[in-house]
Amino acid sequence: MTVMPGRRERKKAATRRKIADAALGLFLERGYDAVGIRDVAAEADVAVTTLFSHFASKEALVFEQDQDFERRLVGAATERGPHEPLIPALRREIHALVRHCTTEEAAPIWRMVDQTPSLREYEESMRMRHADALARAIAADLGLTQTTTVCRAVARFVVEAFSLAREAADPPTAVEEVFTMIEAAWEAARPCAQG
Amino acid sequence: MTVMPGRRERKKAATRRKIADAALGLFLERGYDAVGIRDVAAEADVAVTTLFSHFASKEALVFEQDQDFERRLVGAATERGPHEPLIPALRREIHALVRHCTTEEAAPIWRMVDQTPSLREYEESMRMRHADALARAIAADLGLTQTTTVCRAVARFVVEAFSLAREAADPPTAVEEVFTMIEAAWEAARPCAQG
DNA sequence: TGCAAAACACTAACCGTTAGTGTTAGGTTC
DNA sequence: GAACCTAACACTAACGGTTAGTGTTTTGCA
Repeated sequence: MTVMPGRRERKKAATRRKIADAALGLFLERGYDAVGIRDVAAEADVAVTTLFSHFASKEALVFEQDQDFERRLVGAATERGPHEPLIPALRREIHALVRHCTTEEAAPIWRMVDQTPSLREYEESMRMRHADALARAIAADLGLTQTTTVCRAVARFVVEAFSLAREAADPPTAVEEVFTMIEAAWEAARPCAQG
Repeated sequence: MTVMPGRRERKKAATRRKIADAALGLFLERGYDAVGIRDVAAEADVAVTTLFSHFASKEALVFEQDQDFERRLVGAATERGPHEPLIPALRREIHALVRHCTTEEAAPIWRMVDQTPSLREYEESMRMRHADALARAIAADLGLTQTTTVCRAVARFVVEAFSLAREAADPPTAVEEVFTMIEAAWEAARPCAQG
């Protein structure tokens, strides 16, 4: 069974992007709450059920581009240089991620997220999922087969660093401040990190 | 304008409790997702609109008893002994809160929360609100008029401690582990906590 | 007793989401 | 190329949480 790199996959991806683009356009133009799922489907010239076969929820339409957040975070932990310590590697990645979402093009989206309770909730939930994945990566990095409380805690602190920095007046400085705390927390906990 | 301690307030509180009790009973009996709002309203012998005038959402029905979480957390920070440091006071309160929700009577509710995505999301959102309130309390304790990144960070770490401990196999030990980290983080950040 | 406000009830709907049921198009096999 | 299978898509109808609109009762107070 090969990977089917054919026209079908391209068409599917095109439909998905068409929906996401239509959604983002309408959301930014009229506001998230003022746009209904049926509006988005109509704008993308697609049935409502088709929309929901590509996106699990209305909120997911907004975070379509941020699917790689978790991948990048986990990658920063697992694929770092052989002698680079964990926390600085994560700090570097968080810096990059925060920079990325304060870009000219991404900023309006995040402004919308911050103003929409339902989107905030969704993003908080995503962060917890990302933290879980990061915790597993950190545990594996320590040679553990399961996560410990310390792994889970440091992972959560790291994703909170992203969240706090994103909302701060001076994001890079905020990343530095929070990572100073995380570094200290990690050093204090390393003795019992192994379980 | 006095505080209207009359019959009206008592009746309102009684209706509220009647609804919450009916909801909790049905949720624990049949499962959260298997019970509809209309079922709850019927069981409480109340109109659906009345239910929603007492509770903002279906999820809020479950967390009715935990309205004092934030109050207790903020209280631990603001009303502690004159010479007791901040972090130990918070640690003591988190211990108490975790103990409280692992009680025989509260445990089934939290089991239901953990198994229901919509309730998990709601609780995460509550935690963020509680963290904001705690951050303001901590800032005020430091003589600041606004919260800083460090205040917000330590507040989030504290509410995460609750969350992590609640899910841990050995909650009290988990509280200790996470607070060891928080203590170190706080010490490292104290120099720049003032802004 | 009369009045204003609050609590409550009822209907009907809105909106996100899903089930059920086809229909079409793409890829696979012979 | 014909037969066939699957995935993508469309359509209708509904479910369940939530709210608007409207009216009725209850309560506190003058």
